[in-house]
Amino acid sequence: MTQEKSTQEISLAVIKTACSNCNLRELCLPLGLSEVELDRLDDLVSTRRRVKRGEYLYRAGAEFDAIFAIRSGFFKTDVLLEDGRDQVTGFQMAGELLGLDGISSEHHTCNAIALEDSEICSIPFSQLESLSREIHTLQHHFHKVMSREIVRDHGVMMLLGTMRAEERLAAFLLNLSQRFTARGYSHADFFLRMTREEIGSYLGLKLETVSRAFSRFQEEGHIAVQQKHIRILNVAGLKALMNHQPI
Amino acid sequence: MTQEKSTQEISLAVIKTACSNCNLRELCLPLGLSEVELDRLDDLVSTRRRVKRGEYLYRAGAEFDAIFAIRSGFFKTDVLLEDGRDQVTGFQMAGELLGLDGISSEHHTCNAIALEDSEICSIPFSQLESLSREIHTLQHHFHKVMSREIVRDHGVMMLLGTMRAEERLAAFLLNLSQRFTARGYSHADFFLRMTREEIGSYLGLKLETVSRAFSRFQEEGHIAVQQKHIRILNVAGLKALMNHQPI
DNA sequence: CTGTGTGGTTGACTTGGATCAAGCTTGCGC
DNA sequence: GCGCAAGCTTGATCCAAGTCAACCACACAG
Repeated sequence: MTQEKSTQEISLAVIKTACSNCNLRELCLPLGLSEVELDRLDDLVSTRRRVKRGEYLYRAGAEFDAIFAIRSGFFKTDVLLEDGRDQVTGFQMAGELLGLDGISSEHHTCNAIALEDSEICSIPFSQLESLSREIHTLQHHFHKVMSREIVRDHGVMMLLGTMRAEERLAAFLLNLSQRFTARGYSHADFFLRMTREEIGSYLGLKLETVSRAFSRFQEEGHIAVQQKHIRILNVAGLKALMNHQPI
Repeated sequence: MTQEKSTQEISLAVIKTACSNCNLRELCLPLGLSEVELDRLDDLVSTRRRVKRGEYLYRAGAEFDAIFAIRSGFFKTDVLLEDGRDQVTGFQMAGELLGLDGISSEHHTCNAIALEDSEICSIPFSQLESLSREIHTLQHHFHKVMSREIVRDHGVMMLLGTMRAEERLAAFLLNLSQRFTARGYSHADFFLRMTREEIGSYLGLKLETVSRAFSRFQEEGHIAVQQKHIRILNVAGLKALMNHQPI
């Protein structure tokens, strides 16, 4: 990489990182905004940052002043209990927001860690509130995003409270698949960014159980697994597995 | 009850049900608002409704157009899976909001059922958004409430994913106790509004397991149980139980 | 190309909580 | 006051997932 760039190159770079030119805008905060409104949001989303694999985007306890939109890459969030136990509360991919949990107490309540080299947009929260007082569409969409997070969490509670191991993993794979599809990737062929242990933590299972369930799915022809490479061979089969039998 | 009331009585009743005169205003949506702002919120929160024990406040799938504040009483929310399994996702008491999950899809995603005769305030959502575009404090507080719901859900995920049965129940009792305290009730002597089965559903356990855990807590002198009547004898003991050992 | 470390798989066994079953308590309608 | 239903408790047994342990598959540093 060169240190110097022509003005042309710089302006191109700026354009490329603005919401208005981001190909995730229909998944992310800008959904439904007009040209003019988008420009105003662009002013706000000025800070961008690279987060390398394994680095923290923020830590539990850190002061909250901005939410983050993932431009590219993959994150996990986890909470820590006083006694040392921890749990992954979610995996986030491009176009999704991070940090909503921090609004309530003005401090982050979980850690956000990059699972691959990632790029994020930082959105100062007080400015977002101020802009959403002016732009109804932005306000409403932001409320929808927060509400969607609550609904998602209820889904996870459901999974943890009522599903057995294989059902949990099937639900997890189908969810990932569906989110990859929404981003234009293959629904049936992808690489996991997280370890078996992280999947287990998220699903309330031990890594051995996750591994065994993967093997079982493979034996039964639902998927092909090779380490982190997953191919879904039988979506219907996984769906059937997912709501098979009550606990 | 008489059918007719004097003007005096009616106006008194109206005053009594306004946010400005509600003794829950410091727990509920009006937190931090000025007199003038409170009056504007009062205009909005005009519809009130009684919900008898066992009745639905709303059902999953129903159109969403308002959120609800509990004025008195006790609710549970539950989600239903296609295959018939269901799970209680939360218990709500006076001063807490219901229906936030409905914003995302404009339809409720869970059922809200009264566990005792209750009274709720209905807050038309589009009007709330419109008012919070004018009143910064209201906007910010509403965001905090939504965020708090997300944090709470993460706590439940933690509980379901990493805690064993007795830890879950201890955490549940301490949480109830703390919420009763915030409402001016005894932290150590209260009646459960829900059955063992509902507690179990919420905690991802079977009712027998809940019952056994109660008995064990009693044997060990942490609490005294008599059906739904709970007395906490040893808060520290319960806390110790809560973060005892990893799964 | 070789050693080392991290992550994944598989097997043997153990166990916490589910399941099944019986009996008890409380409250309500008649 | 009696009968019945809903909810709670307790015991015996079972099983899904956890634990412990050995081994395999890469990736990467030297």
